[in-house]
Amino acid sequence: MKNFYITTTLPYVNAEPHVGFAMEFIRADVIAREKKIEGYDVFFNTGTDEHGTKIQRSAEALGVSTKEYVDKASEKFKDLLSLLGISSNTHFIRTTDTKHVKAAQEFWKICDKNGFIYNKDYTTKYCVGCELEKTTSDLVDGKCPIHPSLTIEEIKEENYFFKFSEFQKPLLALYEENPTLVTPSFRFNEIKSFVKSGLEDFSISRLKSKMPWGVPVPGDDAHVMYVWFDALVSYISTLNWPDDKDSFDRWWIKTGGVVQYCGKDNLRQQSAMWQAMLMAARLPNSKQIVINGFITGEGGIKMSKTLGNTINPIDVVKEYGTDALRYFVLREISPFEDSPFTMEMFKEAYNANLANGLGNLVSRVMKMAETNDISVEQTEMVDVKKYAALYDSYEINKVCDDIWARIQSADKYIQEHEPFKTIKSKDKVGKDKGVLQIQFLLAEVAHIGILLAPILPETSEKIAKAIKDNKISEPLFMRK
RNA sequence: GUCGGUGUAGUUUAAUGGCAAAACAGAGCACUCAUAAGGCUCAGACAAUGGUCCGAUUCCAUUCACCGACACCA
Repeated sequence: MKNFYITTTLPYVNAEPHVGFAMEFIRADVIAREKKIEGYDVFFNTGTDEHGTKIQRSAEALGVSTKEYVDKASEKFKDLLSLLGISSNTHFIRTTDTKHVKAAQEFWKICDKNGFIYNKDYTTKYCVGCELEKTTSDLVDGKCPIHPSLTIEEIKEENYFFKFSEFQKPLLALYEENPTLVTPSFRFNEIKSFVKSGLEDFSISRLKSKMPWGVPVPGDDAHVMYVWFDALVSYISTLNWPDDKDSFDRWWIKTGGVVQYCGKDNLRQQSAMWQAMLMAARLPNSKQIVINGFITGEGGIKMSKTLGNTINPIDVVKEYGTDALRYFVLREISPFEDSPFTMEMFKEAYNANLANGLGNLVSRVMKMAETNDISVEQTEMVDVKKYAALYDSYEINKVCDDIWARIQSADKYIQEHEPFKTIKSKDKVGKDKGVLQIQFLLAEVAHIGILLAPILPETSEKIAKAIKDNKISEPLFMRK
């Protein structure tokens, strides 16, 4: 059995589930389903990232315990998954799971043992006005933009550091050896030039006294790990690394590593830091990192609550259905570039391609079949493979383009041959011709249904059922 | 500021050193199996200026506009 391992980024539970995460999840799900159809055994991972300052603060603000807060938040993401039409055997890792905490600690220990972790004084910038630590990029002319009159204080504390600087050459070598590690290529170029420009060691711990909500650093009670050091380890802790050697061997070693879907804000963490961390632990690197663009509001403006241009995936699914949302983020949102998502665009695409296009074609063909009692045998699942190359380059939109071209051809065929007339012929020759025409159309609809299996699973099943029952009880997509 | 990228119809995208393709939206025609759907026809674009070339939307340069990276934001 061939194996395949794909994961989404674990969303940070501090924010509400947004449409960008829904998109990432749906896309990874499509790839997972397609691989399954191709005959692979698939490990599909997602989960929630639950440590760190922001979460602790959010919990405090609500007056609930941190644990209570993350339990609830994690549940919300889980709920979203089922709303998105995700295959049932998804692995869901929480960074607060015991097995993950243990794995993160073990990972730390190995990196430490291999000499890539050290202790040093670290200076943070602190704004008294905000009562927060600031990063260099937060500051404007060395001042806090919110409190420009106050002086930024420098606080010294002891931190653990990861020797990222030692990985410049190994990373560049990795990129050289593996020219498809990061896709699309312009993102790969970005990370290459970042690594080329030189790497600094980075801090991977926080003082527990200031921020207790994290994975304890092994052998040092005073520190917890900085969130993403533990979060990235989730890609292997979900495989039960290090305890279950067989599982790790099966899903990580033999597959050539994981395919990681992520947003462009995660480029560095996933394609440089995590790869360096794996090297530090002497583990094989990831197989591929797929970088999505951002979903924006109208005119490419960033989505924000204050602007009121956010899209809630749950609302969209409630009104239009799971497959409608899947369709839109797969075909109408660019696979790699930033793309706008507005309800106007969504509705237009829905009516044009799902209601008038796919839905209407199925209705008209099924009606002819039912009225004249003409049926076809179910076709095999083989054909999806013809898109393997497009799926392998994550161009799901092009797969859709091809399927929709087929839908249009079928519509044209009906117009040209008018089987609804031919079938009413009085003579046998004409009538037989009509039967053949309708059978052809039925086969075509069945075929389209099969091709849609990874993309619109619910719709694909409905089409299969319609072909089997030789009738359709209700339209696939009502016009809105 | 440095580096990288992008600029094509109202919108979202495609292709190409030799007639710029499609979808949605718009206008019209004929049809009726279908979700007032679908088909056909029409209208509509290469950011600007130079250069190389027989010929440039494509290659080069400049300008303008937009975007991204330039590290501790999951």
